[in-house]
Amino acid sequence: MRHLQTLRLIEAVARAGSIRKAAEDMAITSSALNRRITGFEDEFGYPIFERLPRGVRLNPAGELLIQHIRAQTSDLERVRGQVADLSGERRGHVSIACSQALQPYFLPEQISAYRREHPGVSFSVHVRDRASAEEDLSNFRSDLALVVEPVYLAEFEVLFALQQPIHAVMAADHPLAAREELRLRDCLAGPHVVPTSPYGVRHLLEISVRGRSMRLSPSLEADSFEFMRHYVLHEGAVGFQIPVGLKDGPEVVSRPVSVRDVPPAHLLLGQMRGRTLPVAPARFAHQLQAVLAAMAEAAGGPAAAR
Amino acid sequence: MRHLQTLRLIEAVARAGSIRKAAEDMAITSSALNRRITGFEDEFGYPIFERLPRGVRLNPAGELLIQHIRAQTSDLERVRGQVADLSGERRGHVSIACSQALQPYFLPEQISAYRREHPGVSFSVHVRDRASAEEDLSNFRSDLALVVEPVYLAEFEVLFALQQPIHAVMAADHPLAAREELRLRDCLAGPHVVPTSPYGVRHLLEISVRGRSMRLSPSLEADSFEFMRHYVLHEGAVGFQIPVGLKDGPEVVSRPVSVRDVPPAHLLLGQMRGRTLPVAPARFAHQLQAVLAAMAEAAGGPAAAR
DNA sequence: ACATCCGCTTCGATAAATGCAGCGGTCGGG
DNA sequence: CCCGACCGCTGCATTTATCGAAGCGGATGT
Repeated sequence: MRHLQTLRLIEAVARAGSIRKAAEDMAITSSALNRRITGFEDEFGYPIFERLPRGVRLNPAGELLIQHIRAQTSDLERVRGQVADLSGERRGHVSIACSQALQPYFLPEQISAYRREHPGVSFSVHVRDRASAEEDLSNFRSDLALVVEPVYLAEFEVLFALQQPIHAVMAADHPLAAREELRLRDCLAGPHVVPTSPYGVRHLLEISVRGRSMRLSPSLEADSFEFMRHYVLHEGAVGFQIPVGLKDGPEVVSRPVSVRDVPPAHLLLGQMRGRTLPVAPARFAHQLQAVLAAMAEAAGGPAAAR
Repeated sequence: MRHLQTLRLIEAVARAGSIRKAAEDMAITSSALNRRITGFEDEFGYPIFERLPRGVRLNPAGELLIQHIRAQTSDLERVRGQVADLSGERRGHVSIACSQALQPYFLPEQISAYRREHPGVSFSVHVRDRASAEEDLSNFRSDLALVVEPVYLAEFEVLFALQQPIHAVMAADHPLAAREELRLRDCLAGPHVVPTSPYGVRHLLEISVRGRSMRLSPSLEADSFEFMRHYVLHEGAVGFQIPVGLKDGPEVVSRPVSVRDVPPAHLLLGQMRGRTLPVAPARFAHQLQAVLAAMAEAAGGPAAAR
């Protein structure tokens, strides 16, 4: 879309922090870019960049504007999607930010299921911690977010919520694997591995030990659940994860930790508040809602729909 | 804003129904306009106009697009308004669609009160019946609508609702003027004047007589409340209006009709659903809400806020 | 059959955006 | 303290995109 080339250039400058760098990125000369910026500011009526000795930065007016630019660009994509849809092409793109737990099993399955029905739809997946997933939404980098224990910014609109009890993960021959349900105290008695702090599971564990006579003394902190899942094989350690990210195998098993000890994790599907999603993301969100609802039903627990 | 000139041209073509007419309106040649249209369709990927023998018409894709264009244009205005606001300029524009009842007293007072505080803000007022007021909202022709008994399309988001009993309007020396409260039967016994059918008050009167042993047999139907208000002086006739549009004078007085006979009218302040209003309209809406709430308080009746 | 109105195309003229080179300024390190 | 690096910005020649005038072919209604 050529008519919003200037807007794209503005965004590039905001990202690069200097007109010359942005010019290089966008493959034009800095003089041309500079004139487009100043020209835009003239007709907009207000400057949108602060001029610093080492470059430029958006001023408050520019911040307002860039938000508009992103919304506008993404909305045009939505319109295109709808048009493509009514042209019977059924193509489109879904960009989704998710927590690590969704990465190994859940999302790949869901995406491939969706693509079986709609082969023209492509996906991009961004693994994010709970804070940056929401940032992705408000920057229009992602259409949807599926996250554990989000921080709940005002801009996060919940489409579906599902509670899942924390599970302990251990080697199949671990003594605790014999029990049906575990107490947190038992898990922490031996060596244990926990996620680093930006993650929801860590957050819940911190809450659970606070004010009680227990302490987290992890032999390993990691920012990768995949890594932790393998590590428990080596030290007889116990890890923690939510069921949606787990699948018992011959070597690694999981057991629920009593909800008396650790509150269940909230798995939330959300979008940016007030945004109208393009066709493909909206349909995919709908599929996820149905599947999550079925999971909630199966677990016997009630889940909050939107 | 030059970068969306093409979008404006598209809108002009959609409005004019032919490229040549639109070209004249926009003061360019039809060839240039034609190329912009076809050029846009090329980069958009789909045609947006149907070519008819006598001109062009938007196809479904074009309908989707024009909606986007309107939203986008109005949102850019909102951003400008916000920027102007943070520059301390306090200017802006409010476009409001209203029912006739608001025209003589209420809105002029409210607008002048607002402009005393914000002299930089200008207004446009569109008097509309209840259906076309909502249409104005969804076409972004109006920011706000203040209407009696709206038809309630899905896109109408209620900001404030106020109930007002129907009043009968008559000459000061009319026999019925002696009573505090009137019954509908008495009003309809003599000559009476009623609004034409697109108006809310007419709608309520129709509802009230339906299935009872009463009939509307108006000696005059009119689409102007102003006209009816004057007419009641001449024939000893009775008219109907809601209090917000009335002010008793030496010649004309109004008396409430019992709510046992006629349900109270709903006066609703609304905007287009999901839209973020520019600064000035949002503030003006806030003022109206406060005033309407005070009126509800004074009338003793409860009013539903949003 | 004819005049009318339409969308669309061609072609030379015109206006706008671009690249190049250079100016003046700030900043950080030898 | 000066020098190089980097910045935003500005004339100037050139390329590129856009426009206006005129005309073509088709559909329509009289």
